[in-house]
Amino acid sequence: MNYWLFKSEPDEYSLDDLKGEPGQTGRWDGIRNYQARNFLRDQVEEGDGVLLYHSACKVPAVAGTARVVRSAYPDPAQFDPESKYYDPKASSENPRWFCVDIQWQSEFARPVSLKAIKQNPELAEMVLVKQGRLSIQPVTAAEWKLMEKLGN
DNA sequence: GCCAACGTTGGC
DNA sequence: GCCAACGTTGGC
Repeated sequence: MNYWLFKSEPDEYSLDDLKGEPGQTGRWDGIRNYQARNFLRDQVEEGDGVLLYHSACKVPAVAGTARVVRSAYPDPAQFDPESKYYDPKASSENPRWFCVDIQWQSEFARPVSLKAIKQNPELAEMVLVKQGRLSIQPVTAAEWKLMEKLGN
C-alpha cells in the first residue's frame, strides 16, 4: 500500500467534482508528463491512498483524500482526435499515456495549504516542496499521517 | 499576468 | 547527442 499526491486545478477538476461522479469515482486522466506517467503506470496500485492537491488557484492546498480503485490502463483520451489530450504518436498497440480510477474518500475540514506545508519542518522533504512541477508524486506514510492530522 | 524552473522538441 | 528555443506548470 502506497501513498501519493495528485495535483489538479480546481477550475478543471476539483475534489468536489470527483465527489459528484457516479459512485464518487472518476478517471484520473490527462497526465502528459513522463515522470508522472511512470509513477502512475508502474507503481500506483489499487487500494493506494491519494492526497488531492489543488494547484494554480487562490490558496494552493491539499483538499482531501481519495483511494485508487483501478490501477493503470491506457488513457483513452490519447486516441481521441477531438480531445485536448490527443497524442498522434500513441497507438492502442503501443499506448503512451496511462490513467487510473480514484474514488473520493474525504474532504479535509481544514485544507492544508502549501504555505503551511512549507512551514512545517516535518514536511520539508515532500516532493511537493522540493520539486514544484510534478503532478503525480509519492508521499511517505509519515507524511500521509501528519497530513491527515493537520487537515482534520 | 509575470516569470522561474524545468521538460520537450528539433536543427545540426 | 548536444543544446538553443520553446512550451508548460504553478506560485506569487
